[in-house]
Amino acid sequence: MNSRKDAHSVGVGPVQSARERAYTGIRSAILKGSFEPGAFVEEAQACEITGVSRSPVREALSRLAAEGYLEQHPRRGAMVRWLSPTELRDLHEVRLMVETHAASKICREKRPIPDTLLELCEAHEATPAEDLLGCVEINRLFHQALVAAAGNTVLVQVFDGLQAPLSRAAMLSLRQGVGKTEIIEVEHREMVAALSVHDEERAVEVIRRHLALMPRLTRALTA
Amino acid sequence: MNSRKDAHSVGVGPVQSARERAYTGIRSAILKGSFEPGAFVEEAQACEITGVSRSPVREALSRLAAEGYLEQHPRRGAMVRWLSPTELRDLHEVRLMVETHAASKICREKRPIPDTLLELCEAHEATPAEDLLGCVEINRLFHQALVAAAGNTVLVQVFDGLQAPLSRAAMLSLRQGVGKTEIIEVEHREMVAALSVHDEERAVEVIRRHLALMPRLTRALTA
DNA sequence: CTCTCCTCTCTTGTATACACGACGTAGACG
DNA sequence: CGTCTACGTCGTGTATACAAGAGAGGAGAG
Repeated sequence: MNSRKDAHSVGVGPVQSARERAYTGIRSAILKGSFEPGAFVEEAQACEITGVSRSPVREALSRLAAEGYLEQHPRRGAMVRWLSPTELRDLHEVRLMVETHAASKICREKRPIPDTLLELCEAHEATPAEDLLGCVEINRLFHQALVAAAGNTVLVQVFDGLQAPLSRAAMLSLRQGVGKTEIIEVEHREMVAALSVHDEERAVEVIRRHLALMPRLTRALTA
Repeated sequence: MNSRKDAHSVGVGPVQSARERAYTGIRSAILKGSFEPGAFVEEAQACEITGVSRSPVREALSRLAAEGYLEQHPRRGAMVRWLSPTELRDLHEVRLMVETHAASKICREKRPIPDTLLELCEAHEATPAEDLLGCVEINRLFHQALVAAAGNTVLVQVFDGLQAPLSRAAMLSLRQGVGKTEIIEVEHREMVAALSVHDEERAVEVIRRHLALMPRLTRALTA
């Protein structure tokens, strides 16, 4: 009758689908740097890593290609994409455009600032500087929440689309030991302050200054 | 049944892969309105339409979902997405942001205006007003070329990502017989003129005015 | 007569087998 | 000795077979 017991015995986990396992497995392998940029991720190889068959693996590869991690060549396979300096610059430019637009909109439309932003500032403060991965994740969530506060779902989607390649760049730069995450938290608070009083000019200026740091962090790795 | 040889005998036929046939087939079916928004595109059904097996069909469905045509529900299938009035408004807002940014950049960086833009204006003029589909396509190409002229590949990608849902809206509104494509061509020429002399303020103003028309065209269909 | 539960069928999710094309290598010829 | 060609192997592209969950419909009980 109740054949659901197996699912419970495994744990709380909702019996992750094979597709999801393949996606997260391959994705983390790429992020960890298991594959050199320019290398081909072979399907059989991905099957071994993730422990599922080729069907879900292929779907995961397609999805990763759509998200900008891979580049699919017909009859050749899926290649780990390079991030050229040009593309990185373009990414940052678009990101700046998106966040600037979000901040302007929030101020102009007198939108309320979600508590999440302040909470993330505090979380950032509470996180030890050594935990670079944690800092990066909090940083990501902060900017995502900022964009979301503008109340435009499409804008958030665009922003999320930028995150995939940018997160790769962040991971790579982290492994090279680029530090200085203290300034970030200070500037985040400054942004919240400006947004809270709906001071458009100042908010945009802070964001400009804040995001101007980023290209320097990720420049080294593309050279 | 041996359609591969046929493809060769046709000559120009680029021996379309099954995946591509599935993608274009399903996509055009959606665009033609063969599926009601909210309806599920069943895989077997899609197989019959496109004449390929479920493997490429599934990949095509995933891709269409990534592009915003469909919404995949686990264990349920792929549903043709609704375009809510809110989402349509958000789409237009982001689109305006992208094109405004492109125009500003072109002017500020004194970028050359590609000949394509003027050629497309002439092509638009040459196209009879009855050929709404042709006009829409030329319009799309014009705006794409405009964004591309800014020289930021990521920005172009974002713009293309917006096109999928917007083109659906355009198709739907066309079938409802919303006309008036003459104004478009005039304003396009105005935009080219402003961009040619790198008059940022005027270019942005024209784009604002031009794109302000669009939400009205597509509003009716969501009500 | 209605509500609930069970079962049956239909659809998706996953695995695997087969086919075709591409690249690398080895052998032969100039 | 170099180059061109032909064959073999490997990897993706496609098709299909199998498994499992979800929804609809019918039967039984209240």
